[in-house]
Amino acid sequence: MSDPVVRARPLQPRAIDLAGLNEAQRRAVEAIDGPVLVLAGAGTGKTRVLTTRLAYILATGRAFPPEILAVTFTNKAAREMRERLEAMIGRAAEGVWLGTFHAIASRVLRRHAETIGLRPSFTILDPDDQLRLLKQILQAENINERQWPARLLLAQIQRWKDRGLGPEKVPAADAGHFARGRAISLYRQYQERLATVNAVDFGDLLLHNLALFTGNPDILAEYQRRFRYLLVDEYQDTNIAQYLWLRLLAQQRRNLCCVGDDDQSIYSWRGAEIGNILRFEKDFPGATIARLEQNYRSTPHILGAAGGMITHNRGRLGKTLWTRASSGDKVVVRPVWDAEDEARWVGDEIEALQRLGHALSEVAILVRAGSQTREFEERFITLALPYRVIGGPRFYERQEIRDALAYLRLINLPSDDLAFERVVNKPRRGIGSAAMQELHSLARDERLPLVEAARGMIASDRLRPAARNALAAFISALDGWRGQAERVPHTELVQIVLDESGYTAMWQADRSPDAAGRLENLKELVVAMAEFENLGGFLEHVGLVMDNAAEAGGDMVNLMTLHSAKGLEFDTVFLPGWEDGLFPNQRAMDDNGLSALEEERRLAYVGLTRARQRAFISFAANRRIHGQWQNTIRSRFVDELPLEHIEIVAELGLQPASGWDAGWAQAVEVPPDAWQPAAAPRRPLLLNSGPVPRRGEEVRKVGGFAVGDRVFHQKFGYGSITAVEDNKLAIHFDVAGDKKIMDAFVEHAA
DNA sequence: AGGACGGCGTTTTTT
DNA sequence: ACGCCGTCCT
Repeated sequence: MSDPVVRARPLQPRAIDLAGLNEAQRRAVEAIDGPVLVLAGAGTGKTRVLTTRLAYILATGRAFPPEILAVTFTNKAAREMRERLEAMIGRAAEGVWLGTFHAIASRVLRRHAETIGLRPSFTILDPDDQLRLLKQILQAENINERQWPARLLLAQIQRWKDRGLGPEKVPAADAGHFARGRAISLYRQYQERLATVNAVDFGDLLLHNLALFTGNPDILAEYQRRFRYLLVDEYQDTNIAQYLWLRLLAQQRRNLCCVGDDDQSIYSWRGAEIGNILRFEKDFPGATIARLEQNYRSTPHILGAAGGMITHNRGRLGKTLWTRASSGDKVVVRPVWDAEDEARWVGDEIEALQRLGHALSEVAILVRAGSQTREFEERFITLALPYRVIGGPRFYERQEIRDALAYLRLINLPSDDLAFERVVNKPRRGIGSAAMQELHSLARDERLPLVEAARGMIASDRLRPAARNALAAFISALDGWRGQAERVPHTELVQIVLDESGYTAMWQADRSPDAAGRLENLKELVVAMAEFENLGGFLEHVGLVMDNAAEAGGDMVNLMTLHSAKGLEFDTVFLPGWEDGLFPNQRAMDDNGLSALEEERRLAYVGLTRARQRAFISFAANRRIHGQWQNTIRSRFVDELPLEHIEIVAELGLQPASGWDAGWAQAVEVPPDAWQPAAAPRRPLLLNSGPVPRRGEEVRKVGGFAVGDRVFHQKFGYGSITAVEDNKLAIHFDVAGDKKIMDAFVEHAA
């Protein structure tokens, strides 16, 4: 990978205007040299500071673009930063090393792959491949996968990698219980297997970087010299490996600027070390600390509620957010009977907002656990309220996409054994486990990639004729595609491959309801590929970018977990399920005690601070957990909300008899029949706007439904009407098959 | 080679 | 209660 040549006359960015920044922001931008920690509270203009700072460094001529390293966690964050940077200084930003930890680490690794025993063409494994590899190792070691599941071992290995520990560095005392202490040796074998197939997993990208730098001082020195300035986003999310990596790179020049918020550290369970940010001043003595506390997002009540709650955490660096915004509504706290009741209430509130002209896309429901979304989905379907669930399986994680990618990988790089294994019998070609075992043993004996071993196998008579012929056909098809890869554009190649391999036909023949969706996704893949020049470029991209395909678009209510809401903001936020056990989550606390409780509290803080105008918190008296009904008590977080910032809107009879302290006794009690959605009565606007029909009525008004009409349903998608009986429709959905649906729940397809 | 059955796990997720 | 995965049986 070549760097952009440093031009003799670099594009000069125009002067950067710092006048629009507040005092603290400006300090964060102007403190260029030496270590800097920017403590950026929620909604305090963090991204703005980051990008302005970067532009400022360039504009003041302190460094050329290729001398700046800016790292983020997600591709989305990197993309946003690049966009804002370009908006600010245009092409003058070209050549900055801006990307995710993993993308940057991968770039470094490809340059020096040989130094640590890899070829530059190494593949990056997806979690599926990792698991498959581990299963093979467990099998070979005669370890019962029932007793010792591979995914447990994988989790353990990942935790070691998060801490920067290769198999040789894991202390024997850390071996744990897995397979009676054999985990370290299994880890070693896993790394060996990866090396032989020239592959790395995500954790390795960082781990190999560390090995590269510590084992080759000259290479480390090159990067230390190159990167004059380092910027890190979301520093509270870094794990130990990332911390060590940054420390190595920054050691020489010490121009490391980390931006983060200890109050928003919610990823300890995947290796993030809140200690990294808490320790910053110790790690980098003499550091400048800039606290961004002026909030530009939320109302004082929302900030007051969130701020009051988070003070219950110990070991914070301590920030108090404030705003110039005027008061707004208090945070609504709502006891409900059960999840169904909760969903009904949320739905009513949203409809009230909708009638007042609020956009649905500005409403979010943030849940602790994915399973909570179901009640809301069901309610919204009944109300015909459009919604989207964010954070489902990502595009490149879908089975059919990974299968297609495996075909492409195999064409691109015949020695990609993992890809070979994935598709050799998909669709079924009669190459079963017996044949594969033979193939594996030949490959191992002869130290050949599976494709080559297969050629030998075809020439021999080690296989049954049927299997041998099937294998021969597969190999010759592969050869054919590889030949075509050089002649036809890659977008065309996929289609040929999917067609000729029988892969498309496999899904076409599939009767299950999601088969049509999978075929759609495959078409989507072709579109995605068109954005790249060639197959190699595309595969490099998907190795690292497991992005969700367009999640935006359409005026819909957003439904997601608190974790995936981090970094987002909405006018209106609903926070359901604030019950002890669910939130704070009992499992988390079982695993991690007090520190888990604090992390749960930070999660609550993240949730509240997503709201610009309105926040609604609810908790149910009863909830079904794993099919069992449980009586629940409200979350302690509810009681930590300062009373002056909340308004309790309870139906009579929903207050638990005990535990209702003095503050709660003041709860506004509204008799059930006088009960109204809280948002509605406060808005006189509604009186002038006249009656607004409900969605169902609108639809009905448009005209009745007739057999043959094309319709759309919120959950089942598009379909055609096969029968009409009063207001009941029989519909054959393209994807979901035949259903009987009330006409109010579908609309005519556009 | 494909379907039926039983057992297990069931917080959060990016790269 | 439910869905997914692996195994076993046909």
